[in-house]
Amino acid sequence: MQMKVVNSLKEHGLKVTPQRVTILSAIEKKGHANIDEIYQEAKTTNPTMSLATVYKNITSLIETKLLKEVAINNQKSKYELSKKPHSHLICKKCGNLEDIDSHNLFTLNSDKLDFDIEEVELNIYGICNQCKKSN
Amino acid sequence: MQMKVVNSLKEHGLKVTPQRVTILSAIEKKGHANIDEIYQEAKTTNPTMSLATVYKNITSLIETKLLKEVAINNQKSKYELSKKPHSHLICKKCGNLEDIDSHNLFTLNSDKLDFDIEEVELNIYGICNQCKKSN
DNA sequence: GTGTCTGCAAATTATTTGCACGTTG
DNA sequence: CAACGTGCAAATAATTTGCAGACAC
Repeated sequence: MQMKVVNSLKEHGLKVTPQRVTILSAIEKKGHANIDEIYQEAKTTNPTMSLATVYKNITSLIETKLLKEVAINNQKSKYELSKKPHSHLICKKCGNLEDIDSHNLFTLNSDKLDFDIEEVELNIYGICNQCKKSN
Repeated sequence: MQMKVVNSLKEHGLKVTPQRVTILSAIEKKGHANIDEIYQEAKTTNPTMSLATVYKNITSLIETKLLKEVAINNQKSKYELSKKPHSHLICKKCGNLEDIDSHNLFTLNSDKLDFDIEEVELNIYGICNQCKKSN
């Protein structure tokens, strides 16, 4: 079994089940995947895996911060293993998503990226001042 | 009728129907809203408005670039009128979304924002090199 | 052994579609 | 009047839930 994935589950206080290991391995293999891609990939390893299990686990893996959701315009959300902060290059034609080191972004010029940038979106998540007060 | 909205529809080559005007006005009023919020708001003006019409129009308004989708982790997508590039402050507690001028972001210090930043996400949409080749 | 997890099936919610009729330009 | 848009109802897709049995620890 994937030792890395097993340890990761333990560290985050989740029971180590074959389904969880399979789901995490599937995401690790694919880099980024939506629910259905995870399900399809996971089934190749564990054919009895149910879609409901994928949904339930994605939820708890996100709650424990083992996974991160990436909501994307015009596509279903993809999921990735939590890793150091980075940005995404998202192809508007094929929908492919690729990680990019945000730091490099400003030292590289955009023409060196081999990607025609159409739109840049910076989303900042946190707690607004209303919510800070009402606690 | 909202002259601004009517002109906007004409400029983008869409027929001006009361439903479209109502939908755009609803979004303008709310700033950002998801499908259901748009539907609810629109019904107050036009009680016979159907949800299917909202869906169909959101699609065509996005295709003609009159609207922009904002996909958000852990929420349904919101929609906003196209305007100059900007970023979003998204509260992880109440889900509220607020525009922020990206340019200001780097001159203001984060403590002046009155928003506790937890996560910053830069998504870059465009055309990847595979798609550029295969055209 | 106990609490958590899984798979299944059913329920719910979200989105899309086909079609008859109405409206826009 | 031709093309397009609308509302309705039905179809499809996406997600959630309840529950009985299985498994992790």
